[in-house]
Amino acid sequence: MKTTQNIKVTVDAIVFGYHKEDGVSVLLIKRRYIPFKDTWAIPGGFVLDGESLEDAVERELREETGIRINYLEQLYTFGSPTRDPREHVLSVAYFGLVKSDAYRDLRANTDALDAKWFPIENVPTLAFDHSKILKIAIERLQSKIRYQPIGFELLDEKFPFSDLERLYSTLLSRPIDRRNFKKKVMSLGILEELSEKAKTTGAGRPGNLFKFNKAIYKELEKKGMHFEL
Amino acid sequence: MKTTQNIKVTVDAIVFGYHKEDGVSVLLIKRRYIPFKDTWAIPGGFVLDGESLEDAVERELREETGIRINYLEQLYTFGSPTRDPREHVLSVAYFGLVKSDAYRDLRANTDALDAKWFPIENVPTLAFDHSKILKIAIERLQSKIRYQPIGFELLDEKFPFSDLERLYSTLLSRPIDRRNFKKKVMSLGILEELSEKAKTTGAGRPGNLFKFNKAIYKELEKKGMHFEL
DNA sequence: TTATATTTGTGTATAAATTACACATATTAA
DNA sequence: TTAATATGTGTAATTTATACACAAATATAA
Repeated sequence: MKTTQNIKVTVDAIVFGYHKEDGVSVLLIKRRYIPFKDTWAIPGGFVLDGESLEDAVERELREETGIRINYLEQLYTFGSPTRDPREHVLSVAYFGLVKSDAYRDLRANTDALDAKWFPIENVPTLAFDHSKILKIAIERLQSKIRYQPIGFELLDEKFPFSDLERLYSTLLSRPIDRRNFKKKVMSLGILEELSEKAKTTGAGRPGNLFKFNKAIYKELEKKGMHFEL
Repeated sequence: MKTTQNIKVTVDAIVFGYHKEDGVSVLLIKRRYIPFKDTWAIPGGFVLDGESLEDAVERELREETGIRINYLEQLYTFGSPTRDPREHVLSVAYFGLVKSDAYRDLRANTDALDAKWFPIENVPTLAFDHSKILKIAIERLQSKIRYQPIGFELLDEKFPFSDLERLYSTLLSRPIDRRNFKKKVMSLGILEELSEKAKTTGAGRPGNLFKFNKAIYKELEKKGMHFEL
């Protein structure tokens, strides 16, 4: 092949987690090398020759943060030739979600690593064009949660209904009518109500636990069902 | 930078056009070099050092097809290391639309070039993973036309209402109730009804011409309006 | 020139979906 | 034991979506 092209390819992963108290957070790492040494950044790195993009994302996340990712999709490719001050570096950005328990694990041993969760309303200035990438990722999360059942990927396997309600109300930043929301979600037929009750945390009546049934969702989707909240 | 990465970056453009009789068509070129010499393929090529992805797309389209593109957005990035038989080549695919008059121009001097429109129900086997890319692009078109006003980018500047109706009914492959569809579209408030009438082509009552008002759409969008058809 | 075929233009009644709204129940904390 | 807090539940009013048929304007054929 006659081209003498010299463009480097990287992947970056915007990973979101959710916690009742912290709200939606994004996983960032502190850079160890120049440029932008000691600045917070989205985890990622160079793709290896012969490596797929998804493999590269998972490898980099493992190396830099140790997180177990639960959902991954491609977000957007950033190709401006000046986005890296050194040379022409293209970044294929991915969008990932982790379940609540994986979120808590990393939250526990903060300080130990240079990987840390930041609530999305409170993110420091980021390296490269990462603030822009994060903004696009947040918009994607906010819009996609309305027409794809990805919200469940942020909760625990079993969750009280109020967790789901709080997640939606937080992400869409508007109040939600409990009765109407539950009616709508349950009418989709993709949530199982378990007989267990949530362990109480503080005052208030404990709620029943629910579980997202992905198999049923896939079935209904094939039959043309349209998820929308 | 210490990496010795050797991955090449290309862009590909899936360009759709629309014509009352042909339906939705995609622009393909016949390859002049190996591999896949003389096979139909999606237009595209290598990004130059220091060139942005959008510039690369527009340059390649100009060089290979001469088409004037009307709407362009990034579709997806294909990074499987085996998608090109020679080496690791990543492709950032874009999705483009041309207005009906540009469609007709190219349609007129077919045979002259090795660029040609193919109705999407009747596309030959394509080079590389281009059939897969095209499939994804068609799905994007079909879904996006429902929640973004991109259908107008495929029609002429001024169009009779029936053109819009036919476009939607074709793309969604289901019949549309004329009265209800018109009621819904007009209620969005983004279409101007002109005093002109369409030139008749064959029998039938000539319809009034309409025009999509993008400025008003942008205004309404800012105020939180939600396009959906 | 007249009749026929073709396409556009229009409104109303019915059904379905969305919204607004308040009080009883189960638990913890005081 | 009482107060505070969170969950669980149904109905009426409003809005939105759907189903449906005939008159008007043109081209074409008789």
